[in-house]
Amino acid sequence: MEIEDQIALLVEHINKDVTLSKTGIKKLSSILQFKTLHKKELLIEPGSTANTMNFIVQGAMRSYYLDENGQEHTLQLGIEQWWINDLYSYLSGKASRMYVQALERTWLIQLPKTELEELYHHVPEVSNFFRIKIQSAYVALQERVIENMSEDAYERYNNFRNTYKNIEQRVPQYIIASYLGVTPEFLSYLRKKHS
Amino acid sequence: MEIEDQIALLVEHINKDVTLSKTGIKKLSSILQFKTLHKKELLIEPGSTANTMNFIVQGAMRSYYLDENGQEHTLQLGIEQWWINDLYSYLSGKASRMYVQALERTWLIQLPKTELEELYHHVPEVSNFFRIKIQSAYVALQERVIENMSEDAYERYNNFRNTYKNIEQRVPQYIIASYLGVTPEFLSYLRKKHS
DNA sequence: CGTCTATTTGAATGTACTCAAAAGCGGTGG
DNA sequence: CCACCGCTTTTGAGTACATTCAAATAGACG
Repeated sequence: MEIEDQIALLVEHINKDVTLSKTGIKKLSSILQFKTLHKKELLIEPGSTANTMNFIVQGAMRSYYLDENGQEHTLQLGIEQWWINDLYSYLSGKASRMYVQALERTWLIQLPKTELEELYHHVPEVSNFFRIKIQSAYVALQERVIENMSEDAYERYNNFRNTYKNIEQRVPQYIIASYLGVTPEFLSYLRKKHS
Repeated sequence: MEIEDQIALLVEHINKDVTLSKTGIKKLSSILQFKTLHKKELLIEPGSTANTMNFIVQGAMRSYYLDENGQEHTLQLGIEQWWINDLYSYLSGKASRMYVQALERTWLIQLPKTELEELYHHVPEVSNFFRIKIQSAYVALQERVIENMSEDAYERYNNFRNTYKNIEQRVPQYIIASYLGVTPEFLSYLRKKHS
């Protein structure tokens, strides 16, 4: 895909929450970086530090955590027009304990932290935009804590299908299970039972 | 407790993360409000909007959510020198869906959002302080999502005792159960089993 | 002391996990 | 183009973790 078209997608996405001026778009464009990941490639892994914001132009990604028993726990999934990151590492500047991985061949637009924070001073709409995004990340996490406590696995699965409408078909079922916090066997059982 | 002593506690607390100047402290002091809550009194309830940051000077509080089945799910607990809020409502300005309640007679220092955001411009250390606090709130939530997925109830109970060291004795056990996401009966059973 | 609320106990049940094996599916090389 | 390989999903039996409901006991507070 042409760079121009990729930028247009990002701008359109940002304009859903704030209003960028012509010069704002220009300044924003000047800090963008473009990256392609092949299937299964890692963007972030334990020990590395997240120093960009990452917008998915095309493809699918996830962030996940590996527990002491070697089990994967998927925290976030994303496709076109979603942001993906380890926000903890990005915000704190500390090393990540998570993996962020491409599930398909994926095209990203990256916004390096240093340049982005500099840009905030000149284009406050961008600053507002990310404040809003970080707030919704917080809210989404809180929803998830509540969901995990008040709903059983099948209800959570339905919520998932709602929140991640178009993503379900593109992601292996064992990853969905690891997002829901159940075993792949049990998710398979649930799907059969309710079909 | 004297107002002066209360302010001193708050300043000491903030100075753990940033360094306040003399004039910074003065400006901060000028926006503070003081509130007392009796046991079981609600600071925030569904429909209301959180428009202050709340520092616990003395006492104990919790935030909780009521699900469709009428079950309580405790999201946060706090005692002296902790902050308590519905951050979702505070940050978004939208109506809360949660309760924030005093578990004992409690003395709060409140920082009204409007004045606080104005203060950010004049005392950037305060702005930094809250950025750090909101980041740790995000991190704590993320930890909790991971914990809920990768640990059984007894492990979560031990984590709880660690994180909330001095709080355990002051809070009824059914509230701890509602924080862990188990029934009071099952928590009672676990405690006996491992004693 | 009595009342109200919180905690414990126990039996029956349900939800989810483990382990093992079979079936399905997609990509690759011959 | 088909056969095979590796990975994902399904199936099933046995088990463990956690809930529900009911009742007994313990604690707190006026």
